[in-house]
Amino acid sequence: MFALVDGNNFYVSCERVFRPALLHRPIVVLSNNDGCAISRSNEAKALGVRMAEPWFEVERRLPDAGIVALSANFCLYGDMSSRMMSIAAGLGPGMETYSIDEAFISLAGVRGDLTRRADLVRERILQWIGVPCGVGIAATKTLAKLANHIAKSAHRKPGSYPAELARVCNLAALPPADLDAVLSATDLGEIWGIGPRIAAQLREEGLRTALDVAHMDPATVRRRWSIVLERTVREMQGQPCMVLDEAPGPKKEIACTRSFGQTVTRLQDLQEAVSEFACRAAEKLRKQGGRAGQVHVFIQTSPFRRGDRQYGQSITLPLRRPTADSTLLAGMACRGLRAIYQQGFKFAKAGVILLDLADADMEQGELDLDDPGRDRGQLMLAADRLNERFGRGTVKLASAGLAGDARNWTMRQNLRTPDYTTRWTDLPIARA
DNA sequence: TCTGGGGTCCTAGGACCC
DNA sequence: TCTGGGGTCCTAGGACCC
Repeated sequence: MFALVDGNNFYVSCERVFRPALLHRPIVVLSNNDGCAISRSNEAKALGVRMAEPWFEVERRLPDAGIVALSANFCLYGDMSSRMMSIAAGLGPGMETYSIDEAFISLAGVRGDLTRRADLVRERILQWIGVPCGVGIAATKTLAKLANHIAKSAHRKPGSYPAELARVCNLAALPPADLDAVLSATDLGEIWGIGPRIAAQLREEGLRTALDVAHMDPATVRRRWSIVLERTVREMQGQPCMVLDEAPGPKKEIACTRSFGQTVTRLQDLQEAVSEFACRAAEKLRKQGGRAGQVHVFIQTSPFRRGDRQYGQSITLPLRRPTADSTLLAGMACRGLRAIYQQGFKFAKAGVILLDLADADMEQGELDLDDPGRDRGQLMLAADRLNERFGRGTVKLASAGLAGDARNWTMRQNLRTPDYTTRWTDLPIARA
């Protein structure tokens, strides 16, 4: 048995904790560069703001709706997330943190009324953290996901499902006939693992609801689609195919990619950006105690600027030996950049992806005949500690551009709230 | 003017091996 | 006329997730 705990409109809810005046108002949180809406309050959803809708289009479409937009503050959301997870963990013996706002919890061996227990945890998260959650409970992870969707819909859109399923939906507690009724009231596109493409193919076959998918024959699904969809179908039938992954292994690739605040044309600007992205990726790599064997770098123009000449190119470079050294990784990334750069284009985005990751203590010994640059492990450690203590960017490579220089490629974030919970100077102050 | 970022898994097909 | 069989590894691309 699994539970899925999921924060409602998570980023928006985090912002509201520290600015209660935003309650009951249409709010959106924007992606990097203040580009698209990535979290919407119920009021914003009701106004028709779509997921990932560009903010400038929302402003044009609904100029008088009084929608408040905020730049994403991932420091705040990450900290709020870990607080929420620490309470959610009390629901059962094991937990898998699935995303910043979701956790699967094993209910194996938990006795008593699971629905009530889940409701108490939900209330505690609301009271202690201030974030509203929904909980789904079912025999498999896929069904628990769907139960969570139903819990939220029943709460947000009264009449869509029986009212007693609001906030906490325990599919395992429903009589079979009621379960079928709920599944047949749910579109198949809501099922975890069925994206737009597969959904369209299934509709082509005349299927419509989650119940239709649950009635498919696994062998046929495997033959005509894939083992992935077969697992989804079996999970919909109550047969667990996915286990709780309590301790996910180290990442297999680590990326840092960004759109620019404005387009750039010069190699110098791209070099600063690529150098910085490589360093950021390298920091993440050192955090998980790894080394990278290859560096992938890409640059591209904006496909949205239809009038511009388009160009996109990428390259993957192998390292002579795996490393987590920012200077070596940034150097390699910049070498790749010089190989793919073309003059005369307005570049909108670039990125660095570290590949072929291995554990740092797995090292191939070799004779050091042509020293290609020593791994500055101690220097990296010192830099990481300084940046941790005094803030990101305290120590960095000069090739990423010095403060005070142009750095015209950095992203826009004009609507950002303070780091209320992770920075002393941003601590909210209560006045009597 | 203005359009996000970071991942995972699976599969088909090519290269290569004996 | 007729040209084997069995296997591994790697990669690019597609699909999905939040």
